[in-house]
Amino acid sequence: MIGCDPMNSRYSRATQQLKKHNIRLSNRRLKVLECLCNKLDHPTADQIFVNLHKEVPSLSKTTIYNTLHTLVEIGLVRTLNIEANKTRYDIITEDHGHFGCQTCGRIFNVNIELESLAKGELSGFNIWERNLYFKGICQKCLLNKNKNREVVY
Amino acid sequence: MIGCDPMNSRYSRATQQLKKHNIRLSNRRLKVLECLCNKLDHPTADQIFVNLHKEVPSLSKTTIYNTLHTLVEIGLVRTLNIEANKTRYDIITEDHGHFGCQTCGRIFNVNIELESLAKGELSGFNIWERNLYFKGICQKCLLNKNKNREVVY
DNA sequence: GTTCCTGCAAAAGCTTTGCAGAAGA
DNA sequence: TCTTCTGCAAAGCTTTTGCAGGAAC
Repeated sequence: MIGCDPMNSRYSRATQQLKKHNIRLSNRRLKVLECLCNKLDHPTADQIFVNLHKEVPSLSKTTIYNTLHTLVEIGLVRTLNIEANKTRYDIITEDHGHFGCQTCGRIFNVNIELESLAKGELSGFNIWERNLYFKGICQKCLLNKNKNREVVY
Repeated sequence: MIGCDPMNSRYSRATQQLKKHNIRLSNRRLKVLECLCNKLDHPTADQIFVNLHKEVPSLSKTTIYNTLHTLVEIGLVRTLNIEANKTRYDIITEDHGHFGCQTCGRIFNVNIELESLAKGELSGFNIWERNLYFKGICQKCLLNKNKNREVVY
């Protein structure tokens, strides 16, 4: 299943890729990578900043943006535009979709194969990237809502 | 096929919806609606502004944003987040996907039924919105590129 | 020494907000 | 008259840029 890959495997594969591209494994880059692999799910640049700020107070947003751009450039990370005017970053580059809960804000991975979709209509087109996302309310939030309703009303 | 609906039908249905919601059919609102129905395909707020500026120079971006928000709120228009930090608006609210050409910038409609996707994995979730988009290079741009290559090299 | 990395400050985009005047019912 | 609409100016937020100092090789 998507997302169950242990952090170390993804993390170490990523560092290998960085080396291969002659990109230095600086401490700050590795911290950002760590965030993406382990601590945070589909974080925004700001979430990474907040998350790392306690540990590395001098880490700047510029460096986070620089690192993210580098990672995207070499294909280690992909961007998600589920929300308007806010870019999220996903370390899982394998084909999959997303569900964004409009109540709790969490982004869920959805196991779905996109490569076969719209093959006919887009024949003759060169497709680089496929994105599928859903918006709504996740199961947990729906249950909570119903629970609250029972209590309140 | 999606997108072939004559403007007048979509436009008049939209004005009816506005009336039904007690939203005034002001000249400026109708101009924005006209842009969405007829002149522009998946425009950004700025593209609408530029397009209408010659005709209605005093029309402000605030009003364009206000109108777009109103239209989204009553479900007449949906937002597209294909590009980072730029919202596009789509008058076609029926189930379909998009292809964004990274060369010419055009957004194509893709006839695809999304409602049946990921039903199993998202059972128990309340889904409001489905979005599928592709990025790459469209057929025309690919042909142009090849043509240029033949000429230049 | 040369290249790459990093942070600061400033700027750039896009979008929202508050408010006062204008338009419409 | 009362409500809704509109535009301006200002602010907010995310992201980018220029540059100078620092670190790594």
